[in-house]
Amino acid sequence: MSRASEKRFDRSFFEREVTQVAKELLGSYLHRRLGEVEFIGRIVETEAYHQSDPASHSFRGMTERNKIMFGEAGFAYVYFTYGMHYCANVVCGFPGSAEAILLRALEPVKGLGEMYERREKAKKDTDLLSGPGKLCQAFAIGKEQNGIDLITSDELFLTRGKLRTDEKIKITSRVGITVAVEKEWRFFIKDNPFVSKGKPSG
DNA sequence: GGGAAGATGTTCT
DNA sequence: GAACATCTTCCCT
Repeated sequence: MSRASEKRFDRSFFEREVTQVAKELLGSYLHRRLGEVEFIGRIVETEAYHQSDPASHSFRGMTERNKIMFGEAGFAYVYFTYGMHYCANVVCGFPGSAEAILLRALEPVKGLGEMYERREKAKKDTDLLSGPGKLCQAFAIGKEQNGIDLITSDELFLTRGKLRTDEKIKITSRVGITVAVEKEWRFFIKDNPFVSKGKPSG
């Protein structure tokens, strides 16, 4: 615990409509502490998931895997997919509502050297965090981090940040899903080079 | 530079 | 046994 509760979010920030939170999360910072090392990334791309949404893990009800989503807002929901990738989510809404925001891409801010060590494949800064699986690898986020409270933890937490005046929010349909593709619940910063290349950004 | 397909393990039906 | 909120590699232009 260092520096006076700096710019952490209140839990109530996440106890709102998930699409609204997903949009306002753009420009904020994700911090990861691994012993001496600290990673910081600026959130540039998010996706909202809702219980009434067939593309969401919570759509079919609570299971052992997704029970974090049904809990209190502000917690991290980390899951494993495609046999080799983790994805990091932030739980939203009130307990029982099962809403979450998938962090799709970050802009590297601090700890770039360590990120390159963890991601040997990365050649450019834009390769480090431009995708949900990538950012988890670079930040060393895995199932150990599932269920961390992002409001109070010093290991993994969020702080407030703002968009620059020249940055615009772009809204499109989501990436990598096969149902409910018509819902436009993906939010990212327009023209930011660190956004993942899921779809044309129009 | 861009599109297509393979890799790989956990979870749910 | 099938599906999966993905990344990387390979091959083509």
